[in-house]
Amino acid sequence: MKRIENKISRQVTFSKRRSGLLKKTNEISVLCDADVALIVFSSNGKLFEYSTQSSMENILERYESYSSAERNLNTTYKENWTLEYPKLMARVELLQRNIRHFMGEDLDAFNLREFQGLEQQLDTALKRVRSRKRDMFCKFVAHGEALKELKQICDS
Amino acid sequence: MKRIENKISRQVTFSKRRSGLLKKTNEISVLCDADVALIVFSSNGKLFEYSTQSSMENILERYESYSSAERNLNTTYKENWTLEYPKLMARVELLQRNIRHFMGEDLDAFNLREFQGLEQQLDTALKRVRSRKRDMFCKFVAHGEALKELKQICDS
DNA sequence: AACTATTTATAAGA
DNA sequence: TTCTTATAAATAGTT
Repeated sequence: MKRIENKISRQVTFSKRRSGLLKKTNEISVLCDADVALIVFSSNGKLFEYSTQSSMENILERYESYSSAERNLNTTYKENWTLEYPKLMARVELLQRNIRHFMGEDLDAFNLREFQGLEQQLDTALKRVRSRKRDMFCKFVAHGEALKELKQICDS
Repeated sequence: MKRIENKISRQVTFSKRRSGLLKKTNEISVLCDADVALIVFSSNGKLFEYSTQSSMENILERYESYSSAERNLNTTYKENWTLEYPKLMARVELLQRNIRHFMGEDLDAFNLREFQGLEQQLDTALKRVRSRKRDMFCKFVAHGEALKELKQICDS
């Protein structure tokens, strides 16, 4: 599959598929009770957007809060240096807020959906940590090492 | 068209339609040379996202600049902030490392004790979040509000 | 996850 | 852009 080279048919296809995509987006949100945001820029640079009952703003905000932690991690050192001071400051505050949420604090402004999302993130993390701990355990046991440390953990 | 009440078939439909939607999203972007961003939160609060070659950040940024004219920030702050800048950078990196740990990532250097500590922190946080979520339910019930939302959470 | 009957999307032409 | 229609694709229901 590749770009339609003929400009006219590309525009026609875009128009048709855009309405199809919007329809599908609406359907999944209604049938499956999902929150969806769709942003489309045509090759001419025109913006089309769709979002479910929660406004676009809400969904993007939710997206930020859900994934900002992950996205912040992908920002390289070099990129950070190019940020201007207030932006860096804002990043620090965002990261701090993220951490408070990960600690189960500062949740007053959360709605049910946000609680649900955070719960799932924490649950996933906890499973990972427990799995890693178990791995380390087994490795130690296999080598007959660190028995003291092992004992401490078992006691606690 | 309305919400599928049966939880199982709602999840199955969600899964099927989600992949269909992603496919369509990808197709329109390739065929018609469009920039598309799709954000989906399932009713259980899980995030799915898709974006074309331009990253999600790029598209959201482009969206922001389209939808809000307030792009003008003060540029008069550029006075002697360079002194504090490295400190702030160090802080950002520390916070990022913390967040990775909270997400159950970047744990290679952890020893058993550190695993134990993190596990406990996550466990505490998870309990808090679940408790807060429960509180919010009860408040809704007391007010006879948001029954639909309540029901979907109870289902999941 | 796989099958299939049915519905739906869409490309091409007008 | 909208309409038509033949064909291709998506999906609901089922196993």
